[in-house]
Parts: sequence; structure tokens; C-alpha cells
Amino acid sequence: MGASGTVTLSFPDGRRLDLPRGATAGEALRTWAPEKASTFLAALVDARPVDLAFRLEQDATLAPLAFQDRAGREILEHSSAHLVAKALLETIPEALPTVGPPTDEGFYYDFDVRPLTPADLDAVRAAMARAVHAREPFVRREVSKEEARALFAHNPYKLKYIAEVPEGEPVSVYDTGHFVDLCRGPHVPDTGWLDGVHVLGFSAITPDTAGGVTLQRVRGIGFPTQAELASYLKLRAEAEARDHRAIGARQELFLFVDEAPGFPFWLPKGMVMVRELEKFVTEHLKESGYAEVRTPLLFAQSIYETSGHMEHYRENMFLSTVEDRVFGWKPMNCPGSMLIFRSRARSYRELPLRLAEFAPLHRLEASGTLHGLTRVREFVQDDAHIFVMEEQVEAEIRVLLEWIRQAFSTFHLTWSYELSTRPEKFLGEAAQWDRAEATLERLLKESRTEYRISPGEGAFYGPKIDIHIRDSLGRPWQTGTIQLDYQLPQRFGLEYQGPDGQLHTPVVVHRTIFGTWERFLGVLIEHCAGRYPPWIAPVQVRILPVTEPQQAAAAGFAEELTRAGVRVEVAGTEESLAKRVRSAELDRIPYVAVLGEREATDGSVAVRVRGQKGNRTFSRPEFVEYVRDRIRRREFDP
RNA sequence: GCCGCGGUGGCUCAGCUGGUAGAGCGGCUCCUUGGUAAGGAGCAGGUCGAGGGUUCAAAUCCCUCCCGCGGCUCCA
Repeated sequence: MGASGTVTLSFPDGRRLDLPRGATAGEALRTWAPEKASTFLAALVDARPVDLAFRLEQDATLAPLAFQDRAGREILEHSSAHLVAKALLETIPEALPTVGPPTDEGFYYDFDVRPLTPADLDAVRAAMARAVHAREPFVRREVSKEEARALFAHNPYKLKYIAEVPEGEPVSVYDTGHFVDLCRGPHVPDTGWLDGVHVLGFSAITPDTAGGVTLQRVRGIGFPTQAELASYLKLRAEAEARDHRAIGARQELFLFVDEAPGFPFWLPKGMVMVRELEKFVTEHLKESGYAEVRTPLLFAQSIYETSGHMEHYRENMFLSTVEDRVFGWKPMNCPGSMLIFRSRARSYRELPLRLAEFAPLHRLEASGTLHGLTRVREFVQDDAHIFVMEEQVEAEIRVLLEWIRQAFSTFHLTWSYELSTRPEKFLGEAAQWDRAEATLERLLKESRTEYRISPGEGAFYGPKIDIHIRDSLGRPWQTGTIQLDYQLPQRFGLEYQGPDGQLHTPVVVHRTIFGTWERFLGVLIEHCAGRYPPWIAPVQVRILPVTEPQQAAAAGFAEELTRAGVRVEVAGTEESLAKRVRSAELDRIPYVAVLGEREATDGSVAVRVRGQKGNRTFSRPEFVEYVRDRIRRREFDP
């Protein structure tokens, strides 16, 4: 208890300080940790976020909020949203601001305003820069609902939010220069803190909450400093340079045509990659006791009524009417596998029964969601269905987690898991769900891999583990998923005879690790920026004869490499050597073997290894062995 | 699917206050046979996304559709 006229404050490190009553949170934090004061954006007083200008009238616990904390980051983003709104209103005074929250990455502010143009955005950016320079304070005011209604009388959106504030509670507003916004706060002290804010773009949206009105959303992102913003923008530029749609076109991996939106064509070079990936997966399946099957692409509607797709997935299915009968293109492989299991009596001795299927699947994704290879309407999954007794689930999942480790490590990708648990609407018994979830979580812990739990996000038929990978730029992608299913076996009436002589229903594990060849290869293209590990690269070696007389030697060497299972090309001699070296570099060929008069005489090659400086001279058999070995071991780098 | 924006040779893009298409790269041909990121010259290639309209005249203005891009929603 502080003496009269002072307040006693306790800080996260356990220290206590007495300050004059009425001191601000900012002053208190500065006293506590002067060296870090410039990083404090706001404060937590008794765990409640407040402005640094908040006056301390009684004893309290006090903690800083900095950009490094999620809550601190959100304050900066939120203040940035205010700055955007202020700037946009200076540009277009009749615009009606609606909401401007922080997001997982940055923030946005939605306006009811005429469609924006790039010129508007330039004006907004300029107005923002002026405000930052002017260091305008964010000033908090608490007003009555009545006053708030008067303040925002012209803005129905704000009036709606005011109405949502519980009666009797004061409404807080923030002034930034002449701009007033309804806001819970807290905010950074002034706009000078928003030097590292950048407007990324705008788009029109029609949120359900706006009653069908089209709003203009301005998106941005904020950092404490311009340097941090610059490195973020650099990362974005790098990501853009790696866009798999552009690289795929340049390297002739795949193709889309207007007449088949969302249906990829695999060109010869891309198909090599698909097959290599498939080979990699197939080797694992053989070692792990899977059998491969192929089931029809189309089924009569009744199968999907049994499976539940008609009820739950119909809007995503391609349907075709043939001879007055409706057939559906399969969006998943499960119905086919169920029918195989059901095709004869099954014994527990056959379990686990692991059926893998790499069949083309069709899903009618909304046109606006299609995106290169990462969101398509036809794709192939590294899919399998494992039929097990409940007590076998654990061992199966354990093997899968190990395969995941091996699979993604091969590509130098990192991964994490998301365990989705029982949703409100679920089928089966709660006790069975609890057991399954506990088992899955234990296995995830055991795997020593980062995971998070999404409560209630499981499928209605069973809990699932989603696999998220991060590429070399740290961007997350959803690939595979492991799902326990208690429902489908029942719906299809699957049974096996147990050791007790009774008939039991198996549990099914649906699982895909890479997800789909399409999405995974799209991600791989961006992850590698077009520089693939040699084993999956469409062309592994390009031989450059220096002059015409070495053509024969080059062709002979190419034949040797081909016999060794290496994918090789021989360049012509029409162009200068420097030009051909440049082309090979731009084509990201892992090994460029130069064969000139010297090498022709002594049986060697001068090899440029992608990513390495200079070149290395190999005897030809040595080089064949070197490349073959790197490929066989699936080394990531050449 | 919704909203905004866009679609010009294989690719990237210029032309777009209407007068009927241009560059670089790539391709082909010829010359050059070159030692590690562009040797030189020439040639070919476009019903300007599709259809309709306005106009003496449309790549350019208007309408519809298709596809793409960015968001939203959704997902492997």
C-alpha cells in the first residue's frame, strides 16, 4: 500500500515502485525499464490493456505491451488502421468508416465509399506520411452513449456498434487530429509511432454484416520501424518472384487453358516431377505394408447417399447425367475403398488393411478460389485408407508420424500439426472420441513436433490431425491430413470377424501426407524458387560441348548418363558457350557439364554445380557415380 | 460464387483523349566455333479474349459472356 499521494506498482519481474498518484502508465514503465521504454506501445494495468497515457490512481500490477507480444502488435496494427481511416477521410471526406481490426498478418479498414482507385491509395499514403510526420497524439475520451450517438450521427455503422455497447457503460472514442473514431483502444501514444506502416492494397468486399452493401477494404501492415517494414516488403517481393504460376510457365511444367479452368495439364517436365514424387511415396508404401488399388472415377448417386457426400458435399461435386441416371465424379477415394473392404467377408487377421489410391479426384471449387496449382478442381492425392481395430489406431498413427518426418525432411521443409477435436455436432459416442483424442495428442507429444489443438474443429465423423508445412520463406501451407472415421464404416456396413468370433465394425484412418501432387509441387516450386533437388529436377544434367567437334563425345557421355538413370540434355553449339551457360543457369539445371577439347582428350568433364562457385573437374565415370549417388540418396542440394 | 481490376505475337510489356499494331526476350535462317551468366545479321509470327452495339472508322467507347489477377468465403 503506497503512502497517501502515491501508488504502489508491481512489475512482471517482481519489482515494486512507488509513484505519485496520477502518474501515467508510460511514466511508470519508463521508470521501471528506461532502456526498453521506446519499445513500449501500451500497458497492461491489472491485466487490462490501456494507453501509456492512462493515469494510475490506485495500486496496480503493471506490464508493458511491445510489438513482440501479439497483443502489442495488434495495438500497433489497430492504431495503423485508425491512421488509414484518418488519411482516407482527408482524401474522400464523405467516406463512412466501418471497422478496422488487426488480423493475423496486418490489419484492414472497411469503408462504405465509392470504388477506390490506385490514385486514391496514393493520396491516402501521402496523407498518412504527413500525419506520421506531424506526430498527432491519439487522445482517448470517454463519452456517454448519447454523446457518442451525436458524434457519429451520420454513420449508421458506428451507430450500430454503439448500440451494442451495454447500457450504462461509457463509450470510448479516440481523437487523432480532427479525426474521431469509436474505439475501445488502447492505442500507441501518437502517429509518430506508425512510421513503419504500409498500405498494401484495397479490394471490394461484401461482408454479411454490412447487409449486402459493398465495402472497400484497405489492407495494410505495420512494424515499429521502417527497417522492419523494408525486410517484410523484401520478403513479399521474394515471394512474388517465386510465384509457381510464373516459374511453372517458364520451366514448362504445367499449363492451364481457358476451356478447362482449374484443371491442370502436366507438361512433360512437370510430369517427371509428379512421377518422381509418386515413386518416392510408393517406395514408402511398399515398405509399410500398403496395397495399391484403383477404383472408378464415377459412381451412381446412391453411393454418395450412402457415404453422406450427397448430404454434406453436394455443392462441391461434379454431377453427370447418363441414361437418366445421375453419376457423381468422385471428390474423394473413400467410397471406392469402402466397397473393396465390403466385397467379401473380412477377418481381423487381415487388419490393418491398408489400401492406397492415387486417383484423379474432382471437386467443384468456386471459380473465385482457383489459384494456380494450389487450388484446382482436379487433382491426385497420396491417399490411403487404413482399416483397423480400434486398438490398432495408435501403432498406425505412430508409423504415419514417422513417415511425415522422413517425407518433409527430404525437402528441407518444416512441419507442425493441428489436432481438431470433437465438434458440437458429432456422430458416434463421446467416450470413443475422448479416447481417440487422448491417443492422438499423446502421439503428437511423443513426436516432439510442434502442434496446436483446435477445439471443436474436428469433422463430424471423427477427430483429425492436419499437417501444416512451412516453406523456405516461412509461409505456411496446409498439405496432408490424418482423419479417424467411425462413421463411414458404419454407413457402408463394414464388418470383420474378430478373434471372439463376433462381427465388429472397423475404424478407418483416412490419410494423405503430401496432400495432392498439384498443391505440393506448387509449394515445392516456390520453396525451391525453381531450383529443385536433383532427384526430382526434370533435367538433371545438361552437357555443353564447347565446339562442334565435341558433339560426338557429348552425345556419347549423355548416353552413359542415361543408362545410369540420369535425365540429361545435350546443348547444340549454335550459341556461344557463355550464352549456353547463362541459359542453363536460368533454367536452374543442377549440373552443367562442359565438354571441350581438353575434356574430350582426357576423358573428363568440367562441371558447374548449381549454387556452387566455380567448377569442378571430374573424370566421366566419377561424375556419373557422383550424380547417381546424389540422386539415389535424394539429397536436397546438388 | 461475391466485389474490384485486367485480357495486345510463345513470354514480358508499350500503344487505349477512336484513323485500323510496336519493342525486348523467345523461335527460325545465315554468318561466327566460341572455355563458363547474353557474338552478329536477317526473317517469320498478332482476326488486339469471344460475341454484339455505337461510329464513315474500334485494340481504343458501350453491353453481355469467358478467362485471369487481388481480396472475401472456402479448402488438399
